[in-house]
Amino acid sequence: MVSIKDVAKHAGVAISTVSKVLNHYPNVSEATKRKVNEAIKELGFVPNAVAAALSSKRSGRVALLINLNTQRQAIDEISMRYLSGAINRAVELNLDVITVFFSMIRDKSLEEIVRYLQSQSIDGIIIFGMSTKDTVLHELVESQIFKIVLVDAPVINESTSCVWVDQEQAQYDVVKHTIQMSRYHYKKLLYIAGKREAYVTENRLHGIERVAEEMKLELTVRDGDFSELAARNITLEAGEDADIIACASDLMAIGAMRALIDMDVFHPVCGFDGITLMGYAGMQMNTAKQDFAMIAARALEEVNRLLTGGEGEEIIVAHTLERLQYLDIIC
Amino acid sequence: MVSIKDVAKHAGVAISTVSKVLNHYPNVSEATKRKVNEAIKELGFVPNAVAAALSSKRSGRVALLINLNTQRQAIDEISMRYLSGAINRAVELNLDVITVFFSMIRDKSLEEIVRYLQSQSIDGIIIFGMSTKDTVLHELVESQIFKIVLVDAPVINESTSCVWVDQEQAQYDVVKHTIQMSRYHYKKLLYIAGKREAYVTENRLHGIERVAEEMKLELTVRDGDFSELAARNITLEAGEDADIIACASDLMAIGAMRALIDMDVFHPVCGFDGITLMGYAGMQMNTAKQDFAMIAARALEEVNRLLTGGEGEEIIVAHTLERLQYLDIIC
DNA sequence: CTGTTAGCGCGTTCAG
DNA sequence: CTGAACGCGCTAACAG
Repeated sequence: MVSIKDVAKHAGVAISTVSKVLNHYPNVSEATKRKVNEAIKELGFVPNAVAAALSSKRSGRVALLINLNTQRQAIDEISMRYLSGAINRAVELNLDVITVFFSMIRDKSLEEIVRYLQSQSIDGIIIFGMSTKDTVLHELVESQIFKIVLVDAPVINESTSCVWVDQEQAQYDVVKHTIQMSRYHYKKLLYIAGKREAYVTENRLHGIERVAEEMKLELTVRDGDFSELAARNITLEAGEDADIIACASDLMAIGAMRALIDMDVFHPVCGFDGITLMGYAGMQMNTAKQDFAMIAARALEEVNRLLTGGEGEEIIVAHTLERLQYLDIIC
Repeated sequence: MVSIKDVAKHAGVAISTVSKVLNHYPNVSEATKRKVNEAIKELGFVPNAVAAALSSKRSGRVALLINLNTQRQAIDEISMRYLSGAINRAVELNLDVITVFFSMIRDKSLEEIVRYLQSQSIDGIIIFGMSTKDTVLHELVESQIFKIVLVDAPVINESTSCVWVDQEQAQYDVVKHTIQMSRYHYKKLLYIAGKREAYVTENRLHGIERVAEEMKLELTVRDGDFSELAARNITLEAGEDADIIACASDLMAIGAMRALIDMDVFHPVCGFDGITLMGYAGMQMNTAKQDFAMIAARALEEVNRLLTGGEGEEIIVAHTLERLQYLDIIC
């Protein structure tokens, strides 16, 4: 392995000088900078990230903490898009990422988690889908030991940012749009909400309430728990009585729609997320699409900003309205 | 941060002694070993993986090289299962993993890739879905600079293992099973094959040929390229003439089945992979299911074996036959 | 502006 | 069986 020492020798300068040009220090003359860069190119030198991390105490390593929910199976898609969005941006920002699943740190104390992360020289974390019930994660955020970006959870402090789409507006938009697409005059709206401990749930509820009020709809809210099966059962039980069904996730929307099909009644259904799966389910419905890869990329930029001295802030990203069909997907 | 030095002081021994018990060296007395372990527990010491890697030149870091194919969208599921299977086993084996997408190393020379990996102190690699056309990756394998495990590619050498399911047998099984489930006497079998550059394609073809011969079927092979759309078009064109259609992937099977539905004809279709998506597609068909998470976990064990001195070998894992329905999935 | 020096936290001889 | 000493590749004061 060619090291910084070789480069120094080859360029006829001191080791520290090489280090300085590598890290873009200001006080290096153009001449030596050029000499060093040539040597680097000639030797094909690539700085050893591990050594740099050890030496500088600042690693540029960030952990992607993701809640891989094995119960909601099809949700693989969302996790994967988060991951690929984050990882791709990471190479652009020259950060290292490691992926950690919630399952690995569940049942661990704050101390254990902190030490694990520190043993990995991690100084930034992105947490995807933290809920109000994840108390240890909240402690982690409050401890401010790491720079943290929360996706879909609205907590902020000096070293914590959050990024998410405007859930309230998105939920409002998709329902309103669904209603306006039809000329029929709807009266009863059944809303199948997500898990109560999810931060997004509350926000989406506000969106639903706003649209119901504005359009003079009789609103019924049921807890679907983000579960497809629960949504299905709720629909079997209360779906006939509604004119339109809105769901807090695409998966629940699929469950609801399947139930309607079994009941042989038709009501418009709308979802939330915009997963590709929807196109395969063979059903037409509106959804509020979130660009998961983009959100993750944005989160990475944000953690990078925090790592370079920025303060925590809230970042809202845009959603779009979608209506996917099978042929749209494969073509 | 509590370091090995603190532990040594706390236990009243030398630093190197602590290091020895950490790395399970033989020549440490039980008494001091106990003392040290107590100190470790009391201080909550976790060894710094970065420093250890730097010092020992052996990092225990493995790169997960995955071919995230953005064209075949729904394939997210497969990648995610590979990833989670690998990452979960990694923590058990005390290895660090980093995820690298093919897209990051495409257009790079062997040298550049090697240096990148070395700059990350990586010494083991798992490559998911290398094809015959990935020449740089082949060079990487042949260079034997790293310990490599290939998933779904049958290359072996002293420092390279491969793990995959018996594609030939799986393809044989699923088709045979599909035929035997029905009493109808099939004559014409249309097989929609995968990308020719994929190693699995050839193997699956052998399976198809074997079953065709054995059951006296007239076999037509068309290249579907693992593309849903291509499978759809092939079926639209040649599907009516066949009695049964076998596809080299679930996605293609969905494409074929959708085409049949549009054509308003019915022929049994069978797929390959066993992705959950199938259950949502609202179609009943057999498939050869691969347990991606298990395969990835197995690959990680194998790379660990290689890293600890083992020699390359071939590992065949089992497949199962599945027939998923929507309700099976959500219940 | 450049070079010297002292670590970062740990693994590893090699004396004792 | 134990401990002092050196070095992994690099960064960061501090001198010059």
